[in-house]
Amino acid sequence: MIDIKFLRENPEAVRASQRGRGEDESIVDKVLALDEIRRSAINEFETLRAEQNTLSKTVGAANNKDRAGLLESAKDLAIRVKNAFVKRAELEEEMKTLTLLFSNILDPEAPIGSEADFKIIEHVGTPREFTEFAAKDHMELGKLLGAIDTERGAKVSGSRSYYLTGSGALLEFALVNYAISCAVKAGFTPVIPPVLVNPAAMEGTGFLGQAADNVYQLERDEMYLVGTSEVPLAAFHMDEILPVEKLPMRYAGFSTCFRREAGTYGRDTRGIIRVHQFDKVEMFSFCHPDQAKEEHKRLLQWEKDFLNAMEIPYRVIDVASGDLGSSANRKFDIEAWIPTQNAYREVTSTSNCSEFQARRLNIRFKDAHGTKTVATLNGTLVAIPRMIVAILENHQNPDGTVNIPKALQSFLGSERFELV
RNA sequence: GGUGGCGUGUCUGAGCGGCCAAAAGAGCACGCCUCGAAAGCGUGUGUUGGGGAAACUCAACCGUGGGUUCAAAUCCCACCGCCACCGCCA
Repeated sequence: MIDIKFLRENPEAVRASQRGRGEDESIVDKVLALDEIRRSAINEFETLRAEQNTLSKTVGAANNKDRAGLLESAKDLAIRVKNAFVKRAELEEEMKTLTLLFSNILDPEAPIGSEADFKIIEHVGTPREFTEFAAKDHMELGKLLGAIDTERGAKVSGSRSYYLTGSGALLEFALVNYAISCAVKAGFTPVIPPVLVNPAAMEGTGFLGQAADNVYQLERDEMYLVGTSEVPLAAFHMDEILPVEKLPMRYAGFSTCFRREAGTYGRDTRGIIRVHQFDKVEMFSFCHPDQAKEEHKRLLQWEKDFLNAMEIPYRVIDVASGDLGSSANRKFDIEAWIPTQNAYREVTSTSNCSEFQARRLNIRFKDAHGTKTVATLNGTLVAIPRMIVAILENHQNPDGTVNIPKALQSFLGSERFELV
């Protein structure tokens, strides 16, 4: 959704953004034209309504003798008011439909282009060379350690399903505990949110637009399973006015995430890189729009801190405009080195949604200049399966055992995962 | 799942067709009083959108959406939510 006032005042900026995203530029003019008509319809309705309010009072105060004549014209006016009301409602509706088509206005610094046109911001750490022995992939290691069971996962729940068992399950708990302890230290409020949400929450966060295919829907109950705790965290303050002195308000949500992964049949079929269900610790921040850019950098830094603590080589990319999703005006992904794929693969991601999401969810703050929309940002602290993949593959030994990163050792009470 | 009750401003709570943006109290802000404070007294105190330099003014909003009416917080219908009791389950 776009802010009409902003569009009226900055049509060129909006056009440029649409162009950068490869989206329809002509809707800018459509909206502007419709806005004119809409505004005059509002005006007409309000004028008639004012007339009616006055007349109604007159009718109420009139004695029986005058009343009959007054009622005649009042009835006539009521019909005109009704018509104006309907017309206005239709135009408002049409306007809303149109404004919802807009994606967030791009950050001018975001690279323009499609998925492949990302910009690499930095590399951290050096990918390990496997010269002494051939690296095993996480599936093989998961079997040797009794950590991951995809065969039984498939038996019970179909493809892209898995069990974490033994050291795999323990590793998840350790990762979550470590992540939450970091988040709490950084001032986040830890949250365990609902993963079952209503249409308003889903729609408000922007997941029923172009991402709708990826969402599990429970039709019988008109509910959705969230693909990320970003949804319930963003909707937490839906329809609220936040105290400006408390911004930024930061939450760290732990939840299960559900993804249909429709249309990805050929991709990442082996292992647990792409699965229908996983757990994740997500950072979410409500902040002043003027601080959103700095907040975005902070979220990225916390993500990097986590990867550093896991002792995994990675790179940070500035995601290109065509791959941003409709809510983000800029997005940084962290990609961990995955030895057996000889590639960097996305493990965490942080988006600046500026006021886009908050506008739909009606989340505002009040300061001396009035009531304004807050900015929202989100970032992954840790998505369990992909982090497990990265840890197993990067820290493996020739015999299939896996060294545990120092940061997790106290949570696991051990320095390495042994074979079963 | 059944029955009954209820959703009003920051909060408590009145209003149950027109004079209601909505009594009263609490809270909050400012002022008086005081050496200072409390108490007391006085004044003010919703949101959104439009017009205006401003004083101000117009419209909308009493859970949400429809309906009846010249006129709806108030009547009718549907939905959502909350509370209580019963049943069922853990």
